[in-house]
Amino acid sequence: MSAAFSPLPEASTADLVAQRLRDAILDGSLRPGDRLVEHDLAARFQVSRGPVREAIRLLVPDGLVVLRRNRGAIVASPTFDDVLEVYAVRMSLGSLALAQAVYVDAAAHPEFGGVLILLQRLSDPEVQADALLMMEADLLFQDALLATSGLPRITSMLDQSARDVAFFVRMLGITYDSSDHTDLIRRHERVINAVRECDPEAATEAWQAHIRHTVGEFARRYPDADIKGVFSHPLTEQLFDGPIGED
Amino acid sequence: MSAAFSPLPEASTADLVAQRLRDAILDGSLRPGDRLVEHDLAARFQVSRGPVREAIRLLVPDGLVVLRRNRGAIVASPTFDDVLEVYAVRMSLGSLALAQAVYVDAAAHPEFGGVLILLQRLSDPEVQADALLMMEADLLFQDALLATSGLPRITSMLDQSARDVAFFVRMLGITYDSSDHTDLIRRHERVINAVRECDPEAATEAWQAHIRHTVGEFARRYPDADIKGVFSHPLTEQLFDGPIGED
DNA sequence: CTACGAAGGATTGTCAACAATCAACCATGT
DNA sequence: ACATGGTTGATTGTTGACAATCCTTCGTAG
Repeated sequence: MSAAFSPLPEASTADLVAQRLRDAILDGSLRPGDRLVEHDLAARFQVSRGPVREAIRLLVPDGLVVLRRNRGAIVASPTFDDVLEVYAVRMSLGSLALAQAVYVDAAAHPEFGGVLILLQRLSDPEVQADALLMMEADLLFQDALLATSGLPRITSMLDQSARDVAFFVRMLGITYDSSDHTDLIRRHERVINAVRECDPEAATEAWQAHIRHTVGEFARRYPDADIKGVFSHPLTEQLFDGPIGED
Repeated sequence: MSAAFSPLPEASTADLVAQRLRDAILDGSLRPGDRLVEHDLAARFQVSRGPVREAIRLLVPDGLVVLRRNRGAIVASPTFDDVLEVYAVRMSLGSLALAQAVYVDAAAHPEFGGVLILLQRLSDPEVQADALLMMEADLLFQDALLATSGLPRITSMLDQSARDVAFFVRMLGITYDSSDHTDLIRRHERVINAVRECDPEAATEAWQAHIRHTVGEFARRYPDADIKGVFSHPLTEQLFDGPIGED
């Protein structure tokens, strides 16, 4: 039973349009606040307004666009508060997933090999050269690891939060350029090893440390001066109850 | 500035249809596995297929219906595993929200009065008489309290999980008939008091105890015999690391 | 009897035209 | 100058019809 016999994606027109729009938003072709006019998009994609309309609505739960009654859709404008909140969710639900992963013996999970492959990808110099590629590979690995928990709902929420992170990072112009890639990998290995050794406390601990580190990196690199105001946000204290940016 | 000047709901046709479908699913008119045929629904609601189609898609992220490509939508069929997972999310994110609520001084929150009113509603004999009404009032109170955290994303996720709970409870035929309503209120008061006294540890502790209790109630009342298999689920141990059904 | 293949009906996917709504603009009066 | 009221162009909301797809049933061959 090879993985070549996958479930056949075969997306609908609306899905295809939604994916195009996603790409356009994420690569900067569409900027926050830009209007999404159904008629214009339909003309561009050479389809009718129906699928375009449906595609736009598909992006709403993803947090990519905001819908205003009778006034069309615009590309969402995330703030740094959103970043903090998403990372808080990620820390919280991720801990849950990892604790569960340990219980179900994730190391014996059929897809655990794939997780290790994704981790190796982070060592690829070609990947490391591109900051965006690196971020995607990183999030992909994290999601794969968390998915070994076998909790479909929580996994999908974590996947969504990863997409949120990717979106925010691009939109806010945050450089996800870790100063030391081997450090990132070391933190990931710490999590994986804890899962392998069936030590839930160590796994969640390592995971939370990783999130704190990542948020700390963001905090240091965030170019906007408003960051001072944002960082008086109480949630920040929860994410930073260790020294900022340290492990 | 009265609350009478609210933001004007004035929902679109699709929203109205979606709400009707939601009600129909939740009150049992539509049962899990039932097909949602666009043409038929359009005829019933006296609208065209467009809004109906849109309404159906609105219910997908809510987890109420499942969409199969080119084969229409059916009402979702949740399992007890889903219940456990949703409660795990609720415990985890709820703790986060409460900790944050304490930091932002929820007791001074402008809407904290509304929370107390919702709590009082649980003492209303008329509400207590109807198990479904009681559950709705209970979840409404919980969400209002958690919303004082001022975290919009996490709050909306918790709202969604509350709707999930309501859906699952009805679908699985779980009786949400607490043997002792004063006990429920006492647990809630414990959470509220901890928030009032700005004690994050006590607040999250009380919250988690409440969730554990609720899951324990479910476990005892769940009529299906498959519960034994489900409760070997590792996640259960996390939700039950106290004595089952006790505080 | 089973496997394969071809109608047929039912249902979703897509489309282009019509109706309703909105923001902007201009005019008018105070 | 400011506020009010009407007009207009642009855009979304809605509709019914057409095309594509799927499931069922029936028929046929092995």
